[in-house]
Amino acid sequence: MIVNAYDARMLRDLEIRQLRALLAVAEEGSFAKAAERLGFTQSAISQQIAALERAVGDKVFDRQAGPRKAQLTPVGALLVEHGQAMLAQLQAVDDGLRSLRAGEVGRLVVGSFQSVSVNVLPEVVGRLRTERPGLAVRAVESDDPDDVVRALLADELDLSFVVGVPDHPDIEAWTLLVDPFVLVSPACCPAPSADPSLLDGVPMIGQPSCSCQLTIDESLHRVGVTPDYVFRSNDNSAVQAMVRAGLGSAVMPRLAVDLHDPGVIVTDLDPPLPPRVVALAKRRGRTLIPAADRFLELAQSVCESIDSVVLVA
Amino acid sequence: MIVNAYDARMLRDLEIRQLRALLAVAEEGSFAKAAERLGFTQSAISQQIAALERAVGDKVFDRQAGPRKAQLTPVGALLVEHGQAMLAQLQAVDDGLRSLRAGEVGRLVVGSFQSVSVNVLPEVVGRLRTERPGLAVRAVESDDPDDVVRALLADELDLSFVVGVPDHPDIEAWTLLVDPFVLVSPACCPAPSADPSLLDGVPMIGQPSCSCQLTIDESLHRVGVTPDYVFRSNDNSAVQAMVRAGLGSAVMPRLAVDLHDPGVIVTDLDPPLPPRVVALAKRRGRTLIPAADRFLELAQSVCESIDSVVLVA
DNA sequence: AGCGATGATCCGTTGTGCTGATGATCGTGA
DNA sequence: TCACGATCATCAGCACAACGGATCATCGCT
Repeated sequence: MIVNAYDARMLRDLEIRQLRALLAVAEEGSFAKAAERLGFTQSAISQQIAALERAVGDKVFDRQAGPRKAQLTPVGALLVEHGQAMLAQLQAVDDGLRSLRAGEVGRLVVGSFQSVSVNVLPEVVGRLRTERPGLAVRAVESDDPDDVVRALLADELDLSFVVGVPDHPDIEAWTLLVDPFVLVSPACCPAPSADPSLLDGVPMIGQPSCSCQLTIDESLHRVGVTPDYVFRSNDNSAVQAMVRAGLGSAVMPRLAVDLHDPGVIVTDLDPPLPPRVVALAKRRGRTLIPAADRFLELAQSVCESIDSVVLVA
Repeated sequence: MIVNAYDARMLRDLEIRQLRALLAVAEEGSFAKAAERLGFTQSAISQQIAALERAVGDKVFDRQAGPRKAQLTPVGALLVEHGQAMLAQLQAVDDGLRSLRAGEVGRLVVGSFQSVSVNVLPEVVGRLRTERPGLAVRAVESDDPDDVVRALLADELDLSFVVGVPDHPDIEAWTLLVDPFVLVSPACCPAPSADPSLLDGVPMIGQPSCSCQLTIDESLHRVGVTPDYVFRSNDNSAVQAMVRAGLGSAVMPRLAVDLHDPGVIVTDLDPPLPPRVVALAKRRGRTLIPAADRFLELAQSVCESIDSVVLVA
C-alpha cells in the first residue's frame, strides 16, 4: 500500500490541458478529431494523453488499431467524470470573474460618520443596491478620525468617508464636498451677527470635544473668540433642537443642519471659517472590487446634488 | 451543450500548479514561505503567480514591499475560493482512483447461462458483495453463445461465463470447471447401461435444440446413437422432474443436475462423452476494473468447491 | 492485396519553467 | 540616521518538455 504523501505527488503532474484532451478524445472517440477540435495536431494529443497516463499511472483509453473508436478504461471514465466537474468549476471561476469585473458582485465595507450617515450614505447605498443587487455593502460608523485611518490601514474598511484628507502617505482620498460652517440661531430671537469674530459672549450650543468641535473652537480662537457653551450633545438634532428652543446659537457644518427646520435661521458666516472637506478615502495600494468605483461615482453624484440643494435653499 | 465549456478560450492558460502556488502564498502570506512549502524557489513562485495573473488578467495579490504580508485582491480571493474547490476535486480524483484500484468500487456486468446462474453465480456475487459492498454487479443471462460473444465484443458485457473457450481472436477466457456429462435416470426403474453407445432406443428427456443439446446429440451420434426424445424442455428442473416421473432418462451436464434429488440416479458415463468446459471470458484488449480480478478468483474458488462437492457425492 | 484511417513514435525546433543571482523597496534596530 | 534584513521582481542561463511534421505499424474494408 502506498503512503498518502506519496499519492499526493501522483497527481502532481496532472494538468488541465490534459483533462481537456481527455474529454475531447472521450467525446470524439478519436485522437485526431479531438486534436482538430482543440487546435492541436494528433501528435500533440497523443502525447498529452500519454503524459496524462504517466501522471495518473494507468491507461485511460483502450486503443484499438484501425478505424475503431478509442474506448475509456474504468480509470479513464473516472477521470472524465471528475474532469467534467473540474472544468465546470473553471467555468464557474470565469463567470464569477466576469460578474466581479462588471461590478455586479462583491463585498464593500464602508466607514462613515454622523452627518454623512444621515445625508449621504443612505442615498448612495440605496442607489447602489438598486442597480447592483448582488453587492453586499456594510457600513461602519466612527467619529474618531484616527480610528478610521487605523481601520483603513488594517483593511478593516475598504472605503471610508472622512473629514479632511488624511495626512498619511498610505491613504489616498477623493474630495466629495466642501462643507462650510454656518451659524444656526433661533428663529424666535434676533440673530447674532454673521461675523464669527463677534460671537464672544453669545451663548453657544455645541458638541463635546470631538475632533469636529475642536476644529470649530480652534477657528474661533483664531478670530479671538472663546465660545461659551451652554449645552453640548453629540447628536446634531439635539443641538438643533436646543437652538430652536432659544437656548443659544450654534456653529455647525452645513451638512449637519436640517435646513427644513423653520424654527432656526441658518446664516453663512461672513467672513467664513475654513470649511471642512468631506472626502472618500482608501488605503493606497489596496485593490478594491470594481464596484467600488461605482460607489465613488455615486458618492460624488449625491454630494453634488446636496450642494445644489443647499445653494437653492 | 457541455462541449462549449471545454472549448472556452477563457482561462485557457490557467494551470493547477499556479492554483497551488496561489493557495500557498495566500495561506503563508509570503512568496518565500510558499516556495519553501511547495519545494520551489521564491523566484519560481513569483513567476508562477505572475503567469497566473497573466492568465487571469488581474493582479491577485497586493504586494507591499518590505516585510509585510501579501494580501489577496478581490479577484485573488475569488480564485482562492474556487481553487480550493478544484484542488478538493483533485483530491476526490485521487481518492476515487485509490478506491478503484483497491477494487472497492466499480461496475461489473457479467454474462451467464442457466446452470451457472443456479450453481455458481449466486455464490460468487454473494461473496463479492459481502467483501466489496461498493461494487455494483449486474448479471445478464443468455443461452445463445454467439450472442454472448457479440455482447462481449460490443462491450455490453465486461465478463461472461461461457461454455467452451470461444474460438475468437478477440476473446480470451479462463477455464473454471470441467463439467462431465452424466446419465440421469429414474430411481424407480432399472437404470440403463452407463455406456452411452447403448442408449439407442432408450426414451430420452432433453432440451430443445440449443447449443448444449446439439453438443450432446453430436457426441451420441459419434458413438452411433440417435437419441429418441420423448420430452424437451429448456428448464433443467423440468427435465429432471420428467426423469423422476419415469418418462425417460437424460444426458445432462453434471452442473445442471440437482444431485440431492432422491428420485433420480446419477451415473457417470463410461466411457465418458467429451465434457463441456465452463470458462470466464472477456474481450481481449478491454481493461476491466481491478475488482474483476477478484471476481475471477472467486469464480475459480467457487467452481473448485463445486468440483469437490461433486466428487464427494 | 491494396487502400485508408487509426494512433505511436521519432526528430528537430521552439518555447517555457526553474534556478541562482541581482536589484529595488521598505521596515527595523542600533 | 544609517545599515541590515526581509520582502518580491527581474534577469540570464540552462534544461527539459511540448509541439509540429514525418514516418511507421496495425487494422478494417473494399
